[in-house]
Amino acid sequence: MQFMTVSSAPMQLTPAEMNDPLSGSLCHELRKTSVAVMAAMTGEFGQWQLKPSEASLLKYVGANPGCTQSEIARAHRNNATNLVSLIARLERDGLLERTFGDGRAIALSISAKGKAVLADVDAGFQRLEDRLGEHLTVEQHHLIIDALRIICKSACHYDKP
Amino acid sequence: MQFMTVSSAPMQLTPAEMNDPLSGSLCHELRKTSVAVMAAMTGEFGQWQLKPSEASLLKYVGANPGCTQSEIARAHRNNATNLVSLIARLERDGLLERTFGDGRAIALSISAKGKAVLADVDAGFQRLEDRLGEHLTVEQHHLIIDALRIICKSACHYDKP
DNA sequence: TATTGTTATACTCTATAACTATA
DNA sequence: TATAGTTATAGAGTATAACAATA
Repeated sequence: MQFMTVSSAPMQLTPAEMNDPLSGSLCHELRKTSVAVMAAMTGEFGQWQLKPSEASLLKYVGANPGCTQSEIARAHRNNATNLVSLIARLERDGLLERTFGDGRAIALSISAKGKAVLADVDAGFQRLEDRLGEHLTVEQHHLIIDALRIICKSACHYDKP
Repeated sequence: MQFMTVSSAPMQLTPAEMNDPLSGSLCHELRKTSVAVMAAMTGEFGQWQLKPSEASLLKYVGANPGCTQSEIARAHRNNATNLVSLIARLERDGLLERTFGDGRAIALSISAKGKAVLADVDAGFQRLEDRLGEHLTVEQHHLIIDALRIICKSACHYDKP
């Protein structure tokens, strides 16, 4: 399809000359950094065929043997719905075990194979944290964690004071 | 389907007793905060039927009249592919105008209606930033922006030193 | 009735491959 | 050949509604 052209050629801006009106804003810098960090996580845990969410869940269950799906959802402020396929995938690969107990509650725990993978995943998390904080001072590191929690709280209470 | 139950009832953990092994880590706190902030953005701009990405694009074009899609993609480090539907949506709603110039380049600019909406969106961004940084000191605010940029750089160079 | 787990579904953001049109 | 824009498609994360099983 042929577009109609007009006589007045628009001014072309090269990226170097462009204004970034959101540069320096909390929402934009946070988003940009988070996306970059998620990509780094994907690369780091990809060597064990694990997605960021799967590696996180494995670490979480490892630290909380016997926990249930709904407990994770509440503590992690995650949607219980989305844990179903996540847990199923890790169980299918033999990393997680489900023990059926009272009622409908299902206790989650790490299998022997899962323990071995978790050791690698732990090392991966450590490597990731080290690399991400590589050029931060100790003061900056502490400050940003505190600041992130404060911002997160403000964002969660947005329009609900 | 009936699940088989076992005799040994698993230990049940209440959320308060659960360990969060990722608490305090850069990757997890960043992700959590970013998700919360995106939800706040969705709420803020929803009153004008704009998604976060649409509000951002509107602000971006407003600050760079005459820019093209590929320039935005390069400067914003975004995928040019995903700008297509975004731009189309804003054009369909009469907020953005496309001026066809030399070659295939299409200059983007804000329409009169877009200008009016942008004024609201600007106020929304300001409100968002004020609320998010409400409980931060000025020093914390500056420090976190700097730290986020440092972390973003480290994450982008992950495994590519 | 309240809670736990489940299925189906949908939306947002991001990404890759393959294509057309133009210089 | 290189660049601008487009289409189709896919995947990851998040979310709601509706449901069955259990206490």
